[in-house]
Amino acid sequence: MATKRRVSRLSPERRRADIMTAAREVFSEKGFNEAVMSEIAERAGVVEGSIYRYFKNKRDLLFCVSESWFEEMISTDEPTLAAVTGTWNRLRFIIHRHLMAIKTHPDLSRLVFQHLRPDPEYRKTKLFALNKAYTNRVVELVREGVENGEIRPDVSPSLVRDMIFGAIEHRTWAYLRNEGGYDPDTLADQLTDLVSFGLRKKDQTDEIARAVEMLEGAIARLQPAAGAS
Amino acid sequence: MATKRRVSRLSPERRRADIMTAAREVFSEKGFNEAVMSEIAERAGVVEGSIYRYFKNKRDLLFCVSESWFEEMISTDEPTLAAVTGTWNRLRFIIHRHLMAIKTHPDLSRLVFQHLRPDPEYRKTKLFALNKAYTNRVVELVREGVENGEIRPDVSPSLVRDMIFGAIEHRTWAYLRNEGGYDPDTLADQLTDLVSFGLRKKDQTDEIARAVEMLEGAIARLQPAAGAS
Amino acid sequence: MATKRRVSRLSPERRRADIMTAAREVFSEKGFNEAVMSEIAERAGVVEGSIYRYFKNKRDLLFCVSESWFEEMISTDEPTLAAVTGTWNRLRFIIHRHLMAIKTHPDLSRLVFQHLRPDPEYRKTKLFALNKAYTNRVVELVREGVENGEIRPDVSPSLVRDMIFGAIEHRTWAYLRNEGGYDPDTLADQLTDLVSFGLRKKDQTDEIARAVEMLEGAIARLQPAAGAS
Amino acid sequence: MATKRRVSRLSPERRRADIMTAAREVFSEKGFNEAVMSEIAERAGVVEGSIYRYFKNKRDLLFCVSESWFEEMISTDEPTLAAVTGTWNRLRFIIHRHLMAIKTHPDLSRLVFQHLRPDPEYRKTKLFALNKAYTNRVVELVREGVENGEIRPDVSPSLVRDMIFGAIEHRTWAYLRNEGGYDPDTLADQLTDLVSFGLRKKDQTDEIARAVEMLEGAIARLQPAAGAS
DNA sequence: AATGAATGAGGATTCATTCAT
DNA sequence: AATGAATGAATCCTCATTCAT
Repeated sequence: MATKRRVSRLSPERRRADIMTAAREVFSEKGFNEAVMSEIAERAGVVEGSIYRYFKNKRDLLFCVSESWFEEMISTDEPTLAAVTGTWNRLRFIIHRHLMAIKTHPDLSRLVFQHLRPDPEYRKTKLFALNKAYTNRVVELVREGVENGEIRPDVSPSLVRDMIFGAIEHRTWAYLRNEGGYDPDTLADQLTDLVSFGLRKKDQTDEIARAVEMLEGAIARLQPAAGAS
Repeated sequence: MATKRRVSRLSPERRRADIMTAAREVFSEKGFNEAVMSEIAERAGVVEGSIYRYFKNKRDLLFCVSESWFEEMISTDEPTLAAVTGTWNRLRFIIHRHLMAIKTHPDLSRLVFQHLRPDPEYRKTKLFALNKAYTNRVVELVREGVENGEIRPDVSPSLVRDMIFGAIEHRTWAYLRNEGGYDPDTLADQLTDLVSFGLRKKDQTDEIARAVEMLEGAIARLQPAAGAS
Repeated sequence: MATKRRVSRLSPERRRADIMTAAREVFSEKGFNEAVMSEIAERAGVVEGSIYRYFKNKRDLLFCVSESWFEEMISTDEPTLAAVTGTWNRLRFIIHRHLMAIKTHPDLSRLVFQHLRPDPEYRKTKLFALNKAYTNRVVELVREGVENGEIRPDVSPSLVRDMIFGAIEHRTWAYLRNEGGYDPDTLADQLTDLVSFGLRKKDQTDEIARAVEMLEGAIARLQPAAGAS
Repeated sequence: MATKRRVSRLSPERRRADIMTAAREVFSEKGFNEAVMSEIAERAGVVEGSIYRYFKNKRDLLFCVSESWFEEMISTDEPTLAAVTGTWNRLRFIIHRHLMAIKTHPDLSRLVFQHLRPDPEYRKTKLFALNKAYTNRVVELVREGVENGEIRPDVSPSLVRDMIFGAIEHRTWAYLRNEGGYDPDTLADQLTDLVSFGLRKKDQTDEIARAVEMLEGAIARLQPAAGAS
């Protein structure tokens, strides 16, 4: 009627990005089931129906949001990881980054663990591929370690991967339920140590090796600061 | 009207058990959200309302079902575990049993992982306590191993626990999504080995020599930066 | 089994009284719909089924509770009212008592107004009879007042009754919704005065003269219309 | 499946009006608790869910229905009331209209008395405001009467209001329970008389005044008919 | 491309009342 | 007389998705 129709026509990319930003917020705040499409639409400044032009459905939207988060993480990590040398340093770095990612985005982490990964179609999704790329850094690390003789050749690289990410996930569940925190630095050290040396008590040589290992870690942590000066 | 009121009066214990059995079936087959109370009631041979005399609500019912499953597992394991001697044997036994439990009851496992553990109230539930008892066997094992000198004293027992159950869980997600199986025997062996020996190659004299060299170089490089501050 | 069944066997009268006391509490606290039989049973120290030995159903229970309240009120008022002399004093007394009753038992009052009086069967209930007796004191008072010449003979006693109790009820709705109080003394005075003297200013000779003039004019204007029909 | 999705898109105003019309019918026929949303939806030619786009919930719907009824009454009365002159005529008019409203819409009246007015939130509702406007006409009338000397200045206008509407309500409860009728004309006369003159027997002047008053009423009732010819 | 009204399936839960024990 | 387990009907509301405009 007399009411003017204010149709803001943004570029599709921008529109899509707005929706994803809004969705990430709402999913993070409310969780998947409690998040409602109309609120996402409202925050994105679009109408409910418009979301369906860009995303197949609510689940698809969640997948896309999570994918973009993974892509962010991977692209952030990549350059830094490239600068870290030494098998054990790199391993600790990956562990530390993952602990940080969960600490910074517990809500998104929980969404992935609870709603995406259990999805029967999960394996066919892009998120699965991204996650694979993300976790495969450990697999490759192990392979390289085997090649250069630092890692014994009879371990399953994928089992190492599952062990590391499984341990982290298990360890952080309390935090994901908002029940207390954890210190990524300490935990990364402990976990790296445990994975690399195992439980068994060993002879002297190993003790020395471990001491060296700790020194290496300390230096690695100092290097960026020193380089920045 | 013409409907006869057939009131069968069973012992409360029996009635409760019937409902739980039916619920376990339906939850396993359908998952939590898709399970409907009326079907559980029907299979249990009761009327919907009767379920609510024994269980507060659907979620409570799921918790109770899961608890009884855990109790079963714990009471089944206990005598056998008591008969297994040797730290590493016992560790392998626990790992193997857990792998078997998931393999035998993937649906219940998924329910716990997906619906119960993420519950904000989880920590206050009996299921949490049971799960703690269940996983604590690893913690105790580590402590004993430390005491008798088989395990090095500087590992965090709870981190070992998280590592083991995390690794198992991560490893079995594909199976939980019905995407292929795994061999509990092999996997238990691999995991026990990995946890106990770690990744490192045993003889590392050369490695150490090289590492020491690197450290010396690194320290030399750091000294100017430290001096500049 | 080994559990001893503690069946306390009280006199039926006592049992009935306990239930009514509990019911009055629960109804008062929760209102009719929100009151649940199991809570009444619990507070009365009986089992749900037992209530139905003494009362036909929930509604019947509410009626009985209300009846006993009315009986209390009537028997409390009676002796005092007998001691009050003079039509206007007695009228004021009745009004004041009713205002006090509502002030003391707003919850019971609301139950009667909201759930009992609108009942299609209300007129057949004992509560109706009691209420009639309760309010009829006004009717009788008016009749007596007419007889002794204090009240003009052309008023409908029942209309006076409805006016008084209606006015009180209307006036107290805010209080019944827990929205503020009222002062029974002042209000009783005002109401008695208003009912007895009405709205009109006393000396109206001039008014009458003016009215008569208007009437003459009106009739003059009407005559043509009447003639036209 | 094979069900065709027939989407009829009406103007929101029309749709809302349809729902309210249907709701008024169903609420009137069944009462609040017995009215079911699905029947309202069906009669309105919409789907249940659609009702919730226009009304927050069942209670809100009832409030809106009642509000529209009040608005109708007020807007119907207004022009006629403006045409009626003289304090006592106007008073009788208001009383008469209210008696007629209840007589015409006993079911809606009962809904208001039983479900809306007792609502703890009632005072915050639009219905309360409307009702206040509706009944305030009496308050204003009294104030005007005091100003022009027809009404004694020491009465509480709001008490007069409560007395009138309370009396009407009390008087009509039997009818609201479907137990017999009443004659609005007679009752309006009686009530006006009682309110204006009170109970007390007075001297001759008042008798004359009353006779004049009755004549005025008779003429007032004749005027519309005469004017319409 | 955008709108946003309409769809419509879907299910947990409550609780007064009964009646076998 | 007392118990209390069993009954089972009954319904409001949500919200992802569609599609006419």
